Amino acid sequence: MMSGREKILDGALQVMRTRGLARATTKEIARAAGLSEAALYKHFQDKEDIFLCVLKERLPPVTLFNGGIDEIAGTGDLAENLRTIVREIAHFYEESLPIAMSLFSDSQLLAQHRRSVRAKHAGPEALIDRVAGYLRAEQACGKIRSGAPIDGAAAALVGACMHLSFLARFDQIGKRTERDSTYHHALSEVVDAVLPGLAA
Amino acid sequence: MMSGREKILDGALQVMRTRGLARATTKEIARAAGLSEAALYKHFQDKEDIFLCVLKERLPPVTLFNGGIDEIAGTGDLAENLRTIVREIAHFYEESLPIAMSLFSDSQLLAQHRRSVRAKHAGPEALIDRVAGYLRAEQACGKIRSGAPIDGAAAALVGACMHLSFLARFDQIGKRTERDSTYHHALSEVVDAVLPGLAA
DNA sequence: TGTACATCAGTGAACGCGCGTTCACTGATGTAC
DNA sequence: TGTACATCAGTGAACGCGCGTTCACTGATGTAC
Repeated sequence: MMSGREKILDGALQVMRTRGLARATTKEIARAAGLSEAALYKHFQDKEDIFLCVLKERLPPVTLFNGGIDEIAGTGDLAENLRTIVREIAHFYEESLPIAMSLFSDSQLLAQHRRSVRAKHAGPEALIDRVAGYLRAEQACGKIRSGAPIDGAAAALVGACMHLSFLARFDQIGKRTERDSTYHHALSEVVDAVLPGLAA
Repeated sequence: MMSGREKILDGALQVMRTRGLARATTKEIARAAGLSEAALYKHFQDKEDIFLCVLKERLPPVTLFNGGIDEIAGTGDLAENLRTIVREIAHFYEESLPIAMSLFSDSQLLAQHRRSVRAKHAGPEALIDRVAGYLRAEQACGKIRSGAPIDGAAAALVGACMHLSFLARFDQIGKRTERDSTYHHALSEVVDAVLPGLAA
């Protein structure tokens, strides 16, 4: 059986996803959780506390392949690996970007979240760092030439994924349809754009 | 003398920038505009109307170089041109991204804005299209090889600018300091990462 | 020119509603003896 | 085993506050005659 706390976090996440942070009222959250509004305060200090816990415990971690991304280095084809990584990053943003963006509607909540995230020595730049780390590992294997613009390539790959994800959300594309193939094609071409600058 | 309507739009923009969309109440907007709350309703139908008008009339247009970006094609050095363009895109996002992102906190407001923007046959993908258009113009001039991943490169350039802008805002970097040089350096390296895939 | 009226940006005060939060209470479960 | 008490997730109802919005009104400006 699911604990009340879990039900509340799941409910809050669902409301945030469908209605947006601004419409995530205590009433809506309680309804989605199947509990009374008063029950929220048995598990959380206040509404902001609920949001911060959702961000901490329900958003996907920034790990790629459970942190084993560097182990891919040296194996297989560089282009193919990058295509896989890019798909993973896009998937990450599809889940986290809308909520991450909505934090910018409340500077106080954003500041609280930043403090919480920085306390764990984490942050949104971790994704770029991880990709750059992978590229350096491939470089050590001789699959990327020395002097290649590693950081620029990482920023380009991650940034393009974020931007494409942003565009999809702006038009509220939640489901995968024919649009999906053009989406994957766009991601693939981003890899094409960056590869020549890396290749040994 | 500035009209009441202008004062209200400026005030609303200022509050949205400093406190965030969620804290942009009628009271705060009126205070920033130097008018009474009641005065807001002489010029706008309701609060949502104010926001939509701010988005329409106060956010920078997605034009690059006043639309004359294609005229740059064929002149000067491709790398240098791209560095200039990238700086311009980053500047655009610095001004518009925080507000654009905060729209995702209210799915209804986002939908309204999307309708308003689509009615003008505009949208956030226009920036990528414009950069891709420029690259194609350079291609026509022979400075980019045929078959180059134009769309991928455009997505990489624009996406990286957006992402770097996002990172800066996450840490609430509003002012330009030493951070600025690393910021410009990061942008420059994104160009480095994309150039080899384009060069003729 | 003076007078009567229309228009309109603006105000202070009030309105009602929905929000986040608290209160007193219940019922189930665990535990000491 | 039965009894008395503690704990705790949960509820319905109420609370006060701040929000968006409206109201009756004012004062300045324009305009017809």
